[in-house]
Amino acid sequence: MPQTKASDVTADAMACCAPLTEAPLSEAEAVELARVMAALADPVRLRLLSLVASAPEVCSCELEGPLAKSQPTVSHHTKVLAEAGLITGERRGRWTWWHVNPEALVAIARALGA
Amino acid sequence: MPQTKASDVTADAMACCAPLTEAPLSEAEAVELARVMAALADPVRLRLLSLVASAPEVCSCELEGPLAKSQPTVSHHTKVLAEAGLITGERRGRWTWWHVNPEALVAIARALGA
DNA sequence: TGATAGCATTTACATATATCGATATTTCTA
DNA sequence: TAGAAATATCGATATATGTAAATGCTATCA
Repeated sequence: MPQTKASDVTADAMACCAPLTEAPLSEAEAVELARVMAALADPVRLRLLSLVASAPEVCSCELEGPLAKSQPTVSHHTKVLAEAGLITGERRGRWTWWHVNPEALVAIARALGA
Repeated sequence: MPQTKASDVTADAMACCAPLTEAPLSEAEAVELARVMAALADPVRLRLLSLVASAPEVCSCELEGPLAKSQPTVSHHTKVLAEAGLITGERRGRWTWWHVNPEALVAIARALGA
């Protein structure tokens, strides 16, 4: 399960780094931010994120169609986004419902100094 | 030379896409945004960008030291960032001076809906 | 309890990329 | 024009990653 706990969310660690435009990033800050950016550096994941973010919650089974990807591939991408702290999965019965994590998006924008 | 003209800057094409959180991204929008994100998905490039963004302008020769990378590697990364529209290179004499492109950072933040 | 549905994991493979040595190109200077 | 300096490009290699088939796991239902 990609049921990432809040303590695992890398976006939290990233939220503390100062904006890019104010001071050079440390090695550790850069590695952490790069990990989150890498989660966003794939067209399928961006579309997946936008599908989740545009609705209150989305089931995994509602993603395979629009994304035109296999079930294992969709599962892989949701896991990557969840580990980056961008979405959160909640299992209810046989379905996993996904929610966007708005704070993570704000943290990225802040890290970019924009 | 990575002297990218304004017409080549992918951030321009990206600036027109609606925020992630409002509507699902189209395939083309996702590909374009992913290309810019990929440029930010590397620790060395993030530190390079922060070095450039934290100063009015930075010479390539001032990057090898802080980044602890070889000259070809630094040249490669500046090219990637320039092609993504995040920085602009201006050649004056034997030196290339790099500037951040603030509009590109704002466009990313807007695309993320944050 | 057996069968089915939804999702996660493993495994394998093709592609992409970060890195650097060697070399080419451009520009300044003597 | 020759030589040096700064940067860009090429070639090679190791690593990372997107993708899906095969398989495992858990919850629901007859």
